[in-house]
Amino acid sequence: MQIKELARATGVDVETIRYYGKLGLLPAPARRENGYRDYEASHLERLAFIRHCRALDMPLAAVNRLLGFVDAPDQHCGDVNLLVDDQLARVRARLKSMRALEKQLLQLRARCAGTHASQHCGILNELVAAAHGESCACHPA
Amino acid sequence: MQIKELARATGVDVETIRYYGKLGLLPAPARRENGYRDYEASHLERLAFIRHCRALDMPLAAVNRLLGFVDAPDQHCGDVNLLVDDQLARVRARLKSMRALEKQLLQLRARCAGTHASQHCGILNELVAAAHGESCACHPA
DNA sequence: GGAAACCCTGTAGCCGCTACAGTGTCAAAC
DNA sequence: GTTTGACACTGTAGCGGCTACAGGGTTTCC
Repeated sequence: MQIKELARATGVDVETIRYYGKLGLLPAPARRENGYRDYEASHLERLAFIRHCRALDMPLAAVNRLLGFVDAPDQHCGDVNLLVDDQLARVRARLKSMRALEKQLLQLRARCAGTHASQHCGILNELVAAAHGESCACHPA
Repeated sequence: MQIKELARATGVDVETIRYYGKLGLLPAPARRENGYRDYEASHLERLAFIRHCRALDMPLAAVNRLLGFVDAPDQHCGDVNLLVDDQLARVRARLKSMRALEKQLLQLRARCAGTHASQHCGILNELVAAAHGESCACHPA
């Protein structure tokens, strides 16, 4: 299987596949006479696994460790739970800050409706006031 | 004002201040005889402005354009609204995907409670199954 | 035999910092 | 007067996860 076929089959960019190879996430495939990479079904599976983990936004380092467990089926899986818990914690932390951010931006946005000269723009004035340490719509005291 | 004082006054790292200077977000300060940067109150204000925008997670390029409006108070502020709207859209898009992610991770996490050998770990099996294209707890069909 | 589409390697860029290395300056303590 | 420590400077490299080249070779089709 040429790299492009693997790319099409998985929806992963060719360059990204080579990148995973360079990082060692994807084992080095056989090479044809002309030097072209020749992937097997096992590569397709592994790549799909990687992408599924990435869809869950796991860092590649975590994916790599998960792959270690896939490769060593007799090993204890305790760390697998930890990896997922870590990821969950990261996602929740980001959720929290994103929610706060949305609220702040909404309040800021409400400050300016039409278009005026910048000096009368509620948004800019708000941001400048905030820079002076005053309490602002987006970061109330 | 030496760079460290500015850093303390704003809570911004010294290296970050120099970095903003290099990018042109912060105008080049005067230099003392020994070559040390000598910041003014105006720098402090501007830096606080930048950090407030960054707290709203705006990219530095957007912050730079906002600074342009601050510097040109007679200009129309229509683009200010656009910048804030853009940011809001970005934050909402991320919120959406983070919420989906949290759900997926929770469902995945529920698959494995104790510690077993990896080959019987519900999480790993789920991820592998997903890699085969089967419907999975975290990405139901 | 020439164009298009594929393949290769290697390097640089994106973002917003962060962390050095290597050097210079200054103030206070001994 | 010298030593210590904290500060300053420049410049470069690293993080993550790609993405986008440049500069070359190969294969396929007309």
